[in-house]
Amino acid sequence: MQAYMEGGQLGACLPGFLVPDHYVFPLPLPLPLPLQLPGQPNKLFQMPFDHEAEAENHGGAMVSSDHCGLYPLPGLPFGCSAGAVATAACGGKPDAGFIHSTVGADEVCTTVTAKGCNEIGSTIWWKSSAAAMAERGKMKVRRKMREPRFCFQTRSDVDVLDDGYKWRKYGQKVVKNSLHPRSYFRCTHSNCRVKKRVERLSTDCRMVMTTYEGRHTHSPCSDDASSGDHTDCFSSF
DNA sequence: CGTGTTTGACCCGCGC
DNA sequence: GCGCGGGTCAAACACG
Repeated sequence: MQAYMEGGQLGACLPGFLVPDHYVFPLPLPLPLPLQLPGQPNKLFQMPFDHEAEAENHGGAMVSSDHCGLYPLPGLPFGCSAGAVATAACGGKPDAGFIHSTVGADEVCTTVTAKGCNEIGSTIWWKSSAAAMAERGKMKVRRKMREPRFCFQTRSDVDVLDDGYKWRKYGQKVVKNSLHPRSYFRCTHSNCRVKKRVERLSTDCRMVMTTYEGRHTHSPCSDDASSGDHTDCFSSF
């Protein structure tokens, strides 16, 4: 069974978020399956988890029917939203199969597909998101702060996929019940606290799960802080 | 020499 | 209170 198929140019459709062509976006539930990108029938899309209030209102889970919130992708600089991305990816038709819903915040879990468009797969568990610590003394507030998160799975031979940003690895940890270590990265841009975690699924070593936390304060096409013009990359928004 | 990676130690939250 | 596990730090090391 071909669970994941490559194809399409989603990355090219997401200015500011350079998604490789083979990226696969998991899907939050409960939502009608399959969720597909127009012209890219094998890519699934997952919204980031952001709203605490939403999680509280819905018992920490999933989708709000009365919110059509479009979440800003943490992997994107300020001002860029998933809706905008969806719109861009859909060629200006944001309703064409995209999720326009609110997903529960962290402290909860979300279920994503891991085995194909019509099959519900693994569950990703979320703990409180951690604020970046400027100094060790701020450990106590580590789990107080919340950052938007966004994750997806992709089938890749390499662990670290080029998303247009520059990352510095600051840790690696062997996690329980996982055959593969988890790597921790931090955006090297000054004053940018975005982090990402990368780990391979124990159930399928070909699959790489990447989790972004936080929002970039800069554009992916200008790693140096001296370049303050963000409009070049996002003029389409 | 500057930058990035590795890796053991440490800290904290959480479950029991 | 204690132990476990995840997340982070920071010194040592590698590399261009």
